[in-house]
Amino acid sequence: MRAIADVARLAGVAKATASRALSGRGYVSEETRQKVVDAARSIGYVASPNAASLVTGRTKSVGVIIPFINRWFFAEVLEGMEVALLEQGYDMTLYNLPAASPERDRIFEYFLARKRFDAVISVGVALSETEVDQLHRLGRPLVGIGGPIRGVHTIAIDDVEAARLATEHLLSLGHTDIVHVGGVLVDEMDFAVHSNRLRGFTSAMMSAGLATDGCFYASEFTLPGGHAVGMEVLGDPRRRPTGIFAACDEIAVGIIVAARELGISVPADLSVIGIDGHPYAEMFRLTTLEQHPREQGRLAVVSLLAELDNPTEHRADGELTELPPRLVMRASTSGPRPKA
Amino acid sequence: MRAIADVARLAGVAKATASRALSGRGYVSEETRQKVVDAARSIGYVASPNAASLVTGRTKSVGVIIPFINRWFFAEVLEGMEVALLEQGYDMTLYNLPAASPERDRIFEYFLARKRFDAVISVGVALSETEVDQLHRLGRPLVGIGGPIRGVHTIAIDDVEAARLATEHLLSLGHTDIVHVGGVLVDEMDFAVHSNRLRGFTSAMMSAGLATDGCFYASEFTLPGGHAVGMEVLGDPRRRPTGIFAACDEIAVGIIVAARELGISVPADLSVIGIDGHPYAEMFRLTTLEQHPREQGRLAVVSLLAELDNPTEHRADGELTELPPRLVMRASTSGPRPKA
DNA sequence: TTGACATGTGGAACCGGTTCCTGAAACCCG
DNA sequence: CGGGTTTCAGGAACCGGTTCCACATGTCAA
Repeated sequence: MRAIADVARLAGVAKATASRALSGRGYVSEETRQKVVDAARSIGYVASPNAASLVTGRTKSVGVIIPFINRWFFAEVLEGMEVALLEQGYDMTLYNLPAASPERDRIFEYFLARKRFDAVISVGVALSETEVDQLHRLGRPLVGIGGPIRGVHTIAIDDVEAARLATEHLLSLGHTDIVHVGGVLVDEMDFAVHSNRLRGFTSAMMSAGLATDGCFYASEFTLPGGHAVGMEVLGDPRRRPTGIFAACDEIAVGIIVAARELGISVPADLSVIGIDGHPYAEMFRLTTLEQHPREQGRLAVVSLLAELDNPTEHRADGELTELPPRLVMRASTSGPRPKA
Repeated sequence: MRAIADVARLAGVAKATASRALSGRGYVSEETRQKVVDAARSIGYVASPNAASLVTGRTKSVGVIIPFINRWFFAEVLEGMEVALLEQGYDMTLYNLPAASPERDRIFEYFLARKRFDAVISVGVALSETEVDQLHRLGRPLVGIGGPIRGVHTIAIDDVEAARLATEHLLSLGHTDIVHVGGVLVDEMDFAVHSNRLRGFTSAMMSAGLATDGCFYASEFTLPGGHAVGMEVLGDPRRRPTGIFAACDEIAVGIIVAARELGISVPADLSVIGIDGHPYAEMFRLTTLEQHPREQGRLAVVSLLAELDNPTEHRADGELTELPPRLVMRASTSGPRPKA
């Protein structure tokens, strides 16, 4: 009742002509095109994307696999991708990938295999070898965000560098007693992010001639996580560091809250630096390295669509686009209190 | 190369039989079914959802329109819907609806109109009359979360009741000087939520014989928003309330942080209660009314799929399923300090 | 024995577009 | 003016499934 055949009949042309007129492909006289467009509008014709996909093989939609939605970084990335995709007329189909589980397998074997989308973006997922293979077998363009995936063009900040900069910031202020609170090294998002940040920290400490034994604490990337670790690290006054480099702003803020509860003054008694550029950072006057996940999402989409439009020109497999983190100094860091 | 015709040929049966064997509809002998399944597996056959949708009219995917991704309530709802949808073999296509704008119109006119999904869930969106009409015209099942939409079955907590309970909790502790920090009354998510919570507050205050002039402050539903309002409300010691009912936990926590910065003791000098059951609530020992958005998402999906499976049995248009909020008492509320 | 009914299978139409191929008309150039 | 190239339009095949219908068999009750 609203098929292209009806439009064609109403406009007095053949289906083929109507299709060309509406899609803009092939030769159609201006006069005919106008007739078809008018006819389409008059019956409220909307093309069926299914029918079109069936023959063209293009669905105008991309699949996104992501381990969390309710985490600042991931939600920001999603919002960034959404805008960019919509702008180009693409739908976004979301798969909130759980940790290893039958449901996770099902996503790979059933949902992704159906090839409902033209391309896939993988955000911050640690993929098993099998899973990477499964993605490659789809034969669709693939882009990653947040950590290198074998054979996939990935967008991320330079985590090692960011961690090094953060640590060096504390070092340059004169701190020598520094602790790094970072991500658990074996969890869903451990694909370099956590270990890279730890690496940057260690390398900066080494360069400054400082040992790092016992200087690492693991935390969830959440405010309560940072708070709990903060209580633990700051609880014992005898072995309290003067500077803390948190792997993300939420951890950093959690630590600041813990410090306040313990009556420790920031930055007088304790300097804290994070990574992210979270909205909370400003409220807590947190010094941080900004990473703009929204922009990362946008870039991923741009790269993906470029490859879709021009498959030959696709990024070298495994290429890594590293964004420079930017240091934003606020009031959570200063030189350590001179020893009594 | 991987079409059902290939499977049929390999199994030595007709396309029709292969289709029946794989889909489980119609009569197929066990022996034949096994042959077809084996053939399918042997060539790694995956059915094309496009082709199937074309004829069945079902896409096995639902569209979700949502104003924010990066907000606790919304992200939780999304995660809840995701799990429930995946379980039933449905894809989730996400539309992050901006405030009134050409992009927003485009979502309604272009994306939603294409009918790529079997049903639509609208989460916390204030829809214009036109938009509601557009949704209804899709002729697809429709469910809302978070506030009534004309003619649409909606799932939400009873906001008036939740606000009343929160306020009564403060009243019952002996507070008489109470302020409500709620949502801005004209913004993207104002479709009853904000005004209902204000209404519940006012009604409880009235019942207690208390006036509410000047007792309402507006804030964004974020921690920095609550913090800013907290500084304002608590800044002047002469007219400081003893109890604050925040419309959400993030605001409440922001207020607690502000109080701490101002040296105001919670709950000794100030009681704070929120709504949500946010993970931060526990960390800040915040008394709150829990609303479990994840469960709301799940319920929306259940209701939607029930209607899809059995179109006749669909919920009365405009029916409202109201979930009871549950009071969780922690250490942010107590009786007011006796007047000197 | 006959007829009603359940079971099993194949052929062909169909969903709603796109595209290939063919042919006519218009245009261009030498 | 003839032949080659564009421009324009229609017919038909096709994408990859599902489903309707027809037909063959087998079963069971009357």
